[in-house]
Amino acid sequence: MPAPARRGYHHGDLRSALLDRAGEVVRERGAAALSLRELARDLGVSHAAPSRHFPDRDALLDALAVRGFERLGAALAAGAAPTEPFAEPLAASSAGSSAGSSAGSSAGSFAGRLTALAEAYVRFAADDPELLSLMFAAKHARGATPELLAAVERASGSAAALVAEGRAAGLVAAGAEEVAVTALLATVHGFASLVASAFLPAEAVHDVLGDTLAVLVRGLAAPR
Amino acid sequence: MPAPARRGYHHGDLRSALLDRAGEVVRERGAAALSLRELARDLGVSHAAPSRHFPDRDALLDALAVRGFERLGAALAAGAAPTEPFAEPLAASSAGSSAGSSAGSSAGSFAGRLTALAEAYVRFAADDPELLSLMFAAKHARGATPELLAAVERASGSAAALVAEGRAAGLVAAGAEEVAVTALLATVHGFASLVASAFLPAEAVHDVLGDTLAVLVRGLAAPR
DNA sequence: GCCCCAATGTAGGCATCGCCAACAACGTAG
DNA sequence: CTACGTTGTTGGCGATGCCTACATTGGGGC
Repeated sequence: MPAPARRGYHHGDLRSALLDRAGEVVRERGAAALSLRELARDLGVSHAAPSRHFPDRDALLDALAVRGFERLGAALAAGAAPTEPFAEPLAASSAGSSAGSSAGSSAGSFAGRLTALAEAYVRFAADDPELLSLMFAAKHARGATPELLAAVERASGSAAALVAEGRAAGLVAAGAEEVAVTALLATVHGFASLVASAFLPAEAVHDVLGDTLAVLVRGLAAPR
Repeated sequence: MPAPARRGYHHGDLRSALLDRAGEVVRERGAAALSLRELARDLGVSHAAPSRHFPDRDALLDALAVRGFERLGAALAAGAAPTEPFAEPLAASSAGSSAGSSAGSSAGSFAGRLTALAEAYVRFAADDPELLSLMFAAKHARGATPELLAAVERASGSAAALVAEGRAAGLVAAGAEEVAVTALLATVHGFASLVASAFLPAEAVHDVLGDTLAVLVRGLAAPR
């Protein structure tokens, strides 16, 4: 059991401290700017200490991506939750002035919850764009660690569960569940990715995203 | 006018050679693995020669991204082309309405051409995932070069032009053009991005993408 | 209760990298 | 033909990632 305090020789919980600090650096300056030695300096340990917890730089980055998918999964789950809105405890910095969600989709409806999930995704991307880049780095195509895949699976679980509910309520055509999940996830991820790379201004997303999802939801009941 | 051949002291066209070789490296091993010195070695020039053409590593990467958007733009334009694969040599204009070819509704319907454009995008992503990652790196959020922005604008031109045609044909609701372009681009980019990171297998894309676009196209005529 | 050992952190070295400054070859404008 | 801007070369500096040996710690087996 790791003790949080730093005593003498041993750090206490270096692994977590490394991930925490690395997360800050990635968010502020991007994954390319992350240096293990600088990390060690920041934490007051020797330059080789990180290697006791991560075999190499890439392993640390992978662990950071896993953490990212866990946070994203939590954010999506919170967004898709049917219950009443609390002021969200994390990821503040909302752009604010975006007008209230207008037509139709009340917070508890299928479309409403889907929209909330989507907006949580976009907020995540706007809040930590470099992390999203890292999470969806193309290098995963050349071999992703099992933990990563598991985290991705868990993160997409909220969307799958929501669609399953929609299916039960007759809002998603039978047999189209899997297609629906993929279509929705891809679409929402597209908006988030464009926001992260800043080609799509975060303020411009709200309306288009809502309209797009509304159209998709209508189509889910009667594909083809 | 640069001569292609390598003679004695001067290389001939080192800038292009650097970009070409860098493109290969990025495609094979990712942007993170790109080394200026290795590049120079590969091309048989000294390790400082690249600095004569790119002030630093990031500048080379940026130029590579610009090239990527140019290739993507060409691929999208080819995909969205009405019928025959050969329409016009080049000369993509920025704002020009360029009615040009007939208001033809030939073999390619609006939805068909849109789908072809989307599949060209996904093919691009599957063919060079690391390049797509580089093109949409989050670092652009911290400052994108004007050339990059221009290249992005040009690349998205095909989609905008296609939607404009759809508007003229009454398939896109009046006033919804801009929203339609954003929605379509985001959706298609989402699929492409997931394919590039390999979270969505390229073989699985075709059907879902087609269905998704069909639903969206139906919604374009009557949003909300 | 003690000691051994796996876990964790340290110290130093090596090859490589990006960037900089000084110098050299080239070729063209005048 | 010469002066000069462009392009490529050489050498050096500080920093990085990773490797190997060494040091300290604390807990588990006896």
